[in-house]
Amino acid sequence: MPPRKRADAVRNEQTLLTAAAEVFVRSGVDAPIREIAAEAGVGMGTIYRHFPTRADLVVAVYRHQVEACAEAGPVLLSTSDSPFAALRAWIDLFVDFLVTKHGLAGAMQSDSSGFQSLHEYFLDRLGPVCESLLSAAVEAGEIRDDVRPFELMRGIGNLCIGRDDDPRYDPRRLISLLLNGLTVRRP
Amino acid sequence: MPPRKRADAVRNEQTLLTAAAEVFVRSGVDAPIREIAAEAGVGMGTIYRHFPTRADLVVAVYRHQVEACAEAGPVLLSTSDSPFAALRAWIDLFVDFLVTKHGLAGAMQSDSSGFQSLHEYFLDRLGPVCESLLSAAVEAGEIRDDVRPFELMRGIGNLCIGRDDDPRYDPRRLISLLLNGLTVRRP
DNA sequence: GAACGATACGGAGCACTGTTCCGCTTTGTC
DNA sequence: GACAAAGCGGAACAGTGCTCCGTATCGTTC
Repeated sequence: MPPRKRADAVRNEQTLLTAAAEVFVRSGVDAPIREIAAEAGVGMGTIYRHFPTRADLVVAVYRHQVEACAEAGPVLLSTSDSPFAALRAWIDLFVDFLVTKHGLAGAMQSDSSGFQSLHEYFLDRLGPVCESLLSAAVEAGEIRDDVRPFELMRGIGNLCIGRDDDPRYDPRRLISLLLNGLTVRRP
Repeated sequence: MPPRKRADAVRNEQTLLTAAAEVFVRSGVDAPIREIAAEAGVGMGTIYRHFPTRADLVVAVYRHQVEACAEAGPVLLSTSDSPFAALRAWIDLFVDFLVTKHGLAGAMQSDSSGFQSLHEYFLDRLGPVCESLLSAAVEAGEIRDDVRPFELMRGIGNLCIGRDDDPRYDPRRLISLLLNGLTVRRP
């Protein structure tokens, strides 16, 4: 078994998580590593040791909220009027999450900087939840059956990019329209 | 009136346009300025003098194609079966343009780097075209009347971000679904 | 509680990029 | 040919990601 972590290492990891959360709301998830290090009062080496890529740090900071979103899926499915209503509600939660964090949506798509693991984490955790909601809605005859969770989630993520730079752009409206487009005609 | 441009300046501008086009297909619109300067065999100062921001350069390089897209609007409107069909066809052209240029869609949204002017140019040139197509389709009772050209174009731009990094993601499919969502029910 | 190996830390340093600035060169004109 | 204006090149500066290694701290063992 792996050796127990040193006390200062555990302490630092907590400090870093707190500091990163603070900096993320202030400067977005693209904030310079140095800024996070300074906020936490540690060196950059420390950050990189605990979180090899920026995505790892982001994932750690937001893990709780992603978890909550994932767990809301089944609950919504059992409490909503219809599977499609549940899907709508769930996606609303998902969008809430994305737009609250400056630049998170953008970071998720980023092919260049090492955000790969962030992408994978979201997919692994939320993909199956989305899948079950989609299936249920298909089963109920509410939506077409050729939409994959991956493309839907990614599309929604894309639509949420850069929400706060122009008041004329409201991603929720477009997402709502996109969901309309998923429904089958003449019920 | 302003004095005539010097011959070498004109020459350089052409050289730069050619070189930039070359580099953009090779390395995307985010390619380092130095790379473009090297390709053109000029100094970086020269680039910045001719094109103060990267967006200016991108705009200049793609101006013809944007123009073509803009001019296609009215033509499609008069030759298609319906305004909505014209809208679909036009958006297809728009998407063609975006996905052919690596990273262009992403660059257009970028709030951080100075792509503001690119954004504005697109909007100024293509917005009215999109508007006329939308209006015609509304007039014909094909789509709802509460969709603004700006949000639609921007949403489509967003959906096109990062097309080529995952074969499972096909922006055209989602865009098609989004357009479905625009249509009015039970005709 | 002293000594010592393992673990973790800090931040200087390197690589890469955008952007500016200014001495030098080329151009067009008289 | 001379001269001012226009244009050019690239060194230099600033901001960022990421690595590396000498140093400090921790936990354990005696």
